[in-house]
Amino acid sequence: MVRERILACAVELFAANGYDATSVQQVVTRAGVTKGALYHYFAAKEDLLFEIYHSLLTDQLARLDAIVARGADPATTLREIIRSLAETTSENSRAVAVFSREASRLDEERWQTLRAEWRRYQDTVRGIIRDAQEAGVFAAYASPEVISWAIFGVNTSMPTWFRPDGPKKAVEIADELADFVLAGLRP
Amino acid sequence: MVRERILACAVELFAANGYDATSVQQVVTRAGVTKGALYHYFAAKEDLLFEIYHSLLTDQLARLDAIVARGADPATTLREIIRSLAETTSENSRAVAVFSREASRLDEERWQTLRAEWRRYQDTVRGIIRDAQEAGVFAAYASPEVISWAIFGVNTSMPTWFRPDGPKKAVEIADELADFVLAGLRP
DNA sequence: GTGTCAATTCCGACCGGTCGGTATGCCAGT
DNA sequence: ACTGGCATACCGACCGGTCGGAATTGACAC
Repeated sequence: MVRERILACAVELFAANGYDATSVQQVVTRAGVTKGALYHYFAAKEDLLFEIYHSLLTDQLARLDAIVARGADPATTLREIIRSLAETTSENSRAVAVFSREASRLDEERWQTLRAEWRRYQDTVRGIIRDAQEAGVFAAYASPEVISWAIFGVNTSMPTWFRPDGPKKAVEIADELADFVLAGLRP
Repeated sequence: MVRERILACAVELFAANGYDATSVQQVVTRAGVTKGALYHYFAAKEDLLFEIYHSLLTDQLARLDAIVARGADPATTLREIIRSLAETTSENSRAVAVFSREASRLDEERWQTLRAEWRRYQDTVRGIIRDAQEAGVFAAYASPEVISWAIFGVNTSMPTWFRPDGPKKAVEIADELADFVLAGLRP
């Protein structure tokens, strides 16, 4: 309970003010505990960042695997992936904002762990696009790398412009993006 | 001369270690001067960030205006804009990385100034897409907002994956992206 | 060419304050 | 009696920024 509250407050503060600009004292004050409690559950401030990233990536990878496991055609699969990204991003917008901004703040070991997870996500998406292109189901105006970066780029930038109370819901944006991407992939 | 050297070193260090994690002392040490010199040219550490952003945005806006002034058809104009973005991003990759990461580190006044410049860039691109969509020259699978974010997203994420010594030059990536985007906009 | 003086450019010691992290111990539950 | 779950008090390091003054430069008179 305390552990979760500390993490939740850390996400909010890191998203609002940045990792370095947020002091451990601010985190524990907002969580209603003291530094003793924080350092009881976490060995270092960096572990807060790591946990935030790790749980986000774990969640996204689980969704991705579930989508791929359904074995639908490439267009449907890609649309589902884009939807899944938009959903997790809109639900965890602060964590995604922290993730895209403070990516290199971790030490080498922790960073490599997360990088491997993120790589798996990338490679899966690219594999789907590449296979479909080679099968002639998708057009190949652009490489899987550039296409995937266009998709990921929209998502990482979402926290800067997406407003949950705005006119468009996350899933609508996702479908717009999917329509556009799939139009660009139509043979 | 000294001023420029300080700025150049600041960009490198901010890109490598982040704004907050970089001390003024590190900047001046790398530049081969002392803190007195830095605070002779800049009123505060924040001004280093502001100058980095401002010169980058000024450059990009000038290129954008030049492209629009040529008055070519929407597809050509959009391709030129994408090329221009990829070029400036690859040439100033560290500055772009800092820009996308430390965007909210400035105080309100300086931030508003830059935000207005960036808004002008966004609105110009969106206007081109919207006008062409309304004229039936571009398809409207997605809104100008989502399409422009796809374009900008690729650029802001470029510093994380683009390697100048890699197999693809920046202009090739730009053309790939332009081909893909224009395919998605074909009526 | 040379001396003069003022402005510009820069030095580096120093300051108040904050930071991440630690040492110690209280206390409720078992 | 012992342990997990915290609070409190504190530390050394370091930070952004200041300040008095030392060099360096440039304009101008002679």
